[in-house]
Amino acid sequence: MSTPTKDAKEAKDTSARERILRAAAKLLAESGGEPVSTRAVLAEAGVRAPTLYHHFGDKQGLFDAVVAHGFAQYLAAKRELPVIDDPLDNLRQGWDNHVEFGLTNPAFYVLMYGSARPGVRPPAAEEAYRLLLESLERVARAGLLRVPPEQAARMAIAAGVGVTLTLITDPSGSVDSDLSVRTREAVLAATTVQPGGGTPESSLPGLAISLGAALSQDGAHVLSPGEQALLREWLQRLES
Amino acid sequence: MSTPTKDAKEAKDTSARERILRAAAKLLAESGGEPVSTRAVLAEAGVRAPTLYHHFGDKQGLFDAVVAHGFAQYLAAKRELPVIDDPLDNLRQGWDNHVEFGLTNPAFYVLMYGSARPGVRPPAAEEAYRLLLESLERVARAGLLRVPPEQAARMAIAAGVGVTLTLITDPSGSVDSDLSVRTREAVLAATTVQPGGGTPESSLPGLAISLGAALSQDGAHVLSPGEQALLREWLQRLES
DNA sequence: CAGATATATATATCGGCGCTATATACTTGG
DNA sequence: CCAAGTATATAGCGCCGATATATATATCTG
Repeated sequence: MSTPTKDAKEAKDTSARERILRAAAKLLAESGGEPVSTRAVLAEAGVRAPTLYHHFGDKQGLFDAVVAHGFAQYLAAKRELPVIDDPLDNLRQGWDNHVEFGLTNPAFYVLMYGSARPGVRPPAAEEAYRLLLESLERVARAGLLRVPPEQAARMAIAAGVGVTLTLITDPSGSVDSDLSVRTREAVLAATTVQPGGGTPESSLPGLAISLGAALSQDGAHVLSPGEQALLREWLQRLES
Repeated sequence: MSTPTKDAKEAKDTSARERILRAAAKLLAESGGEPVSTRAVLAEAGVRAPTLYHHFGDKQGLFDAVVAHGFAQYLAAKRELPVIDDPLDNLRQGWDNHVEFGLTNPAFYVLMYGSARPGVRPPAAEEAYRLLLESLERVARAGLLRVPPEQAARMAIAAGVGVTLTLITDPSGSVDSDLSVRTREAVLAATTVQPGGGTPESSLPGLAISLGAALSQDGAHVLSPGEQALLREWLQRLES
């Protein structure tokens, strides 16, 4: 009937497909990494098995759709952000967004990148790769890339995935949150030409990292231990 | 038929525990990433369910044991290799071994690093981390490390895991096999002092000057005015 | 050696899982 | 109004991880 006022079943006005998606996303987010059963999703969505398999084919198809949905939202939010002119800072922002997305949605993220069946990658991961490639081509057009964009993209994806999975697996590493920043800068140093010509790093974070490294290597006898400790704290703040 | 001529049950002379381990390892290697059921392992090992659960507790315990076993073999083989004097080349060899192990035993590897339940890591992964830390401490003793060993270890593990998972997931990337080498060198460049890499700009005074300049350009809003003033004083002292 | 104790394995089964064959309601174009 | 296509429900299959119970085997002790 065209009269949609059927509140007997609570939320019948939303389509079954969408209710299933939402239920799966909710349970996935709450699961804390444990697998989520189709039956739990069915109960949460108030629907029977054939409905799920009619709309999504199988369990993998359902979770692919969930991941794609969440990832699309993440991309949409990302597009809201102010555009950064400097293509390198643009890359940095992309990296940080990627890692933050993984830490905010660990279950999604592990589905996308962790449980690696050989040869198969979720469409959402392909989309992420494509976007990174675009950013890198902009860097290349600015003459700041020193390897082919595909090569830089693969390296950035590999390192970013590794960092994010490591941070998900070992939350204690989140305290050492500059694991992400340090690895990011290492990848940038290896694939891009940093502004300032021959100088390896001239961005503020890069310089902070380099100076901290030089401090570790060279005793810096002109600063007292207390001064060094405070200096390191500030440098760490400048690294992001 | 009381004569214990081995023909009847084929391999009754090996312990049930070992037969289960071998069966699980075999099926896991042949599975191509698909999950392996305990029942298949039981059939392959010629044993009933309670035997498995008596020896390994549960399915996860079994596969933990399998991974630990395979990893121990890998470590044993590694120790057979000639020791490399140069601590940096030693690190390189460790990285390459790690990646090769992952590509040779993708199912093992994904169990160890891929399916990341938050907060839990297989003992084999801990062992790998410990070994890397030892190598890095040797590098530090040679004065070639410019970050704390734990920091370098986390970064190397994260990048190495990311590279290996990427290569497992996308075999086409194996053709571009220097993804591993490039990332390896990027990590080394960021964490170690490369021979001949001491460009004048990366000296401590040079970095102090550059950072002071960058501080003037970029507002550095993460530091209060007082902190900035004190930082400038220290940088000036470091410039000599 | 006899019994006691601990270890190892088997029988039988439970409840949950992913998935589907079949049947029924709901929508829609003619 | 009917026929055809779409969406959902009933019921159940076959596999899974795990276990309660019972039995066999090894080990220890007196």
